[in-house]
Amino acid sequence: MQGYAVLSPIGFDSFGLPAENAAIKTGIHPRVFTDARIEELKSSLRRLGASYDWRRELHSHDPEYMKWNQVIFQKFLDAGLAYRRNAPVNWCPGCQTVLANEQVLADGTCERSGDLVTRRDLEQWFFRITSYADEMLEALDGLDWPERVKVMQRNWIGRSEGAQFALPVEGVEGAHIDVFTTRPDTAFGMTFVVLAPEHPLVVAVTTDSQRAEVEAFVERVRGQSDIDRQSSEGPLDKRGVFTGGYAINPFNSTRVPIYLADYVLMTYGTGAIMAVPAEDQRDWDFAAAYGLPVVRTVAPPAGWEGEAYTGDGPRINSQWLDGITDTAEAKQKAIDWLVANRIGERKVNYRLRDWLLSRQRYWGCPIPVLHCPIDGIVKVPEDQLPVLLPDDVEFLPGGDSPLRHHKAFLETTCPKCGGPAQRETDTMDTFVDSSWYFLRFCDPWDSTAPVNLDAARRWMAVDQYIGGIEHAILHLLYARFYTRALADRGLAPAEIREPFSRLFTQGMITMEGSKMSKSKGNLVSPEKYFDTVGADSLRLFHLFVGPPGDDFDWSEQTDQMIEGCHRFLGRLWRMATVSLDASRSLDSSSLVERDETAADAEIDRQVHRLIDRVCSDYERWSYNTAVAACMEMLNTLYRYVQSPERARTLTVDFAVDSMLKLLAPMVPHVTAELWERRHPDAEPLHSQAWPAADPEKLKQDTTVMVVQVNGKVRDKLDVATTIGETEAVEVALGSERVRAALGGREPAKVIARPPKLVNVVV
RNA sequence: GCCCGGAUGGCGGAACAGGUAGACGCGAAGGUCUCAAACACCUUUGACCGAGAGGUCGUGCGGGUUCGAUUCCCGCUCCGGGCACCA
Repeated sequence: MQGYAVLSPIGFDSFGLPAENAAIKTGIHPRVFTDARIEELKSSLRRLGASYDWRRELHSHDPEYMKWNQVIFQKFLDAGLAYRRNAPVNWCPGCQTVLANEQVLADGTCERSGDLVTRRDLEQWFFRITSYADEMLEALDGLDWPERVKVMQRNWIGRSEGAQFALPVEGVEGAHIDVFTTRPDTAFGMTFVVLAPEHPLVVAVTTDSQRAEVEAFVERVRGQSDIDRQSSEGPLDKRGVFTGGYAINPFNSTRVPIYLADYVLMTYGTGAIMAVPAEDQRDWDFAAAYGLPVVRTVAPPAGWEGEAYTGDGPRINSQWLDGITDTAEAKQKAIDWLVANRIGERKVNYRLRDWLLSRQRYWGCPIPVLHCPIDGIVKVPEDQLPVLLPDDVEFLPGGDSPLRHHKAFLETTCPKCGGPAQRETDTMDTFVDSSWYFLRFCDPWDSTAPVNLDAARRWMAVDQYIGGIEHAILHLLYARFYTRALADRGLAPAEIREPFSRLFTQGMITMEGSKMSKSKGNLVSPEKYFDTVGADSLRLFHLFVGPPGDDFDWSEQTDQMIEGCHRFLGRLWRMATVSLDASRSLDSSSLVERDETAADAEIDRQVHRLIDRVCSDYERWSYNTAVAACMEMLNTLYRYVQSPERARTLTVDFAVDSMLKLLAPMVPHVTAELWERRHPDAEPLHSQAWPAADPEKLKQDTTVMVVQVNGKVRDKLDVATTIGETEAVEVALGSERVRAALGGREPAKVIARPPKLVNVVV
């Protein structure tokens, strides 16, 4: 209605575990199950009147989409962005598959099934998302996204700057321990070193007398869940062990004992840390538990009663750093020294790990490679893509992927050597499917490339993206990675680095505080409302119930609120048809042809104010107040039409037609129907120009001025909007009520903010 | 522990720049229409005191700034979310 070309696409992220779990339970093939559910959903969306461009509809389980998914994977493989390695990974026993780090909640459970995730060493596929860590971190600043989402992404990427350097191991020729630290300036205070239990040097540094103890410790840690390992609970003296070995601190050539501790992670940094108890609280605690010495290298301020001190202060016990107070300067000097002596270097570390994308499940997009005993990992030739999922599969109760037992799928020939080879049976994480769909939407018909560059240049980036806060890290991080990775491979426009310019995180409708889901049985079907009060009443309710960013809990009262929305639409209908059909409360005899009276002009001005208000409410996502404003206008119109003076036809017509246009995006069916009845020969409502308020009519001649005495409202007076300060004070002091409130006292001070307010202070 | 967000009538919420707290809707109460009901329409509805006019209190709690604070500042409580041995 405002003349913009808006692309509002729709698609279905149709791979994933729910369909496969249903297959295991009922024996219905996931494709059959999925297609049926999509049809149901589409039917609801259509009845709801959602205005999508259905021509562009995508399904991620569609062979065409799978093909491009696989083509992209292979391009990433060529570029080294996709790789396979053995790594300790998150295994969800409930889902019978591995998970990405992003899919494990803070409490160590699976974000999907809620099962406790365990660690396994497995050969898995990864995307090198870490190679974009820095760019993705820096680009966050330029995004018009909610700050909390940006904060979450920053935390997740977790950049930390420091140094990495090597410590020779005493008595082991050539062996050295690499450590990463953010505080190289405190290295003179290192009194011990801690390795992760999985560290490759553990065996080498362990002395014979400590071997039994170390082995027992390593064994125990291996059996521990990640939650136990990463929780700060438990006595520290049970969480580490002395190896018997020593390393040399290169800064001052001091011998430092080498310990193991369960909380040192092999997956972060180098898997080894230098411990400086004086300037790190964790190291302090560990030192206290094992009776290790503490050497302060930063003098704490006078009166310091704490333990580790991490602030600024003059360096002590640090030879050539002594006396430097500024931490940044000391760090720089320490790093310079490391570099000059070829011991270490400046280093940036990230919390972000590479994205583990392989899944040991059936209902996903197959990873298009095969394993040849001679040629190793070989891509399935592009002309053979997509690799499809076989249909004749049996779903095993345990959830083991049927692909692993499907001979015809499994057995293939190597395109390189012609010998027998095995197909990869892992499928892709469904987050892969949703990481580039927005680029495909620009031209889903292109049969030559996953993304049509011209179309993508025309539409991308997405001006306004809407999604739930649950995607703050998962989907939104992956999509940002994919957009860059595709752009850098020439598969998407090179200049588009960010997929979503603006982000709005909408709230959820919950029931008894939890997300609605079929498995919980707390779904509310829209169908029953379509059949009774109609789609528009339900739509209006959604907009009216509260700010779109807030959650709303569905309760017994909700039906009554929907009824209220339905009532409003009934009132609108009767008002809009008053000259066409008589109703019980309104009829055409209430309308008269006449010259404009003052009352008519006031209604007219109110309509202009309504237009102004609704426009700005739309702009600021305040749909609930836009609806409220329309309700208020309609109430006013009822009083106007029912008044003894009756109503002027032209005035009512302008008011009603304006309201129909303002409400057209919210309640499209009823407004379009009413428009057609009122204007059978005109263009349809949704082709009409959006209403504009006349600035002249927004001007008010008079306004209500509040008069306060000592900050309390004592009177409200009608005054000219142009009233000056002296006149406002004069009028205020002349008020009967104000004089009564003053009770003869003399005003000590009068604050005038004409024309809105005068405050008399005594 | 750290970092965000929030707390307003019986309920969902409004107050967009420090200036009328409670728009709009739900619920509730009363009325008109009707044989009756439903529908519709009208009125009232933050609490307390008062017959009424009117008054006092009131935006999680305690302070502060200001002529004036739901709004700004300080200190808490509770709720929700994120991060949490990341070296």
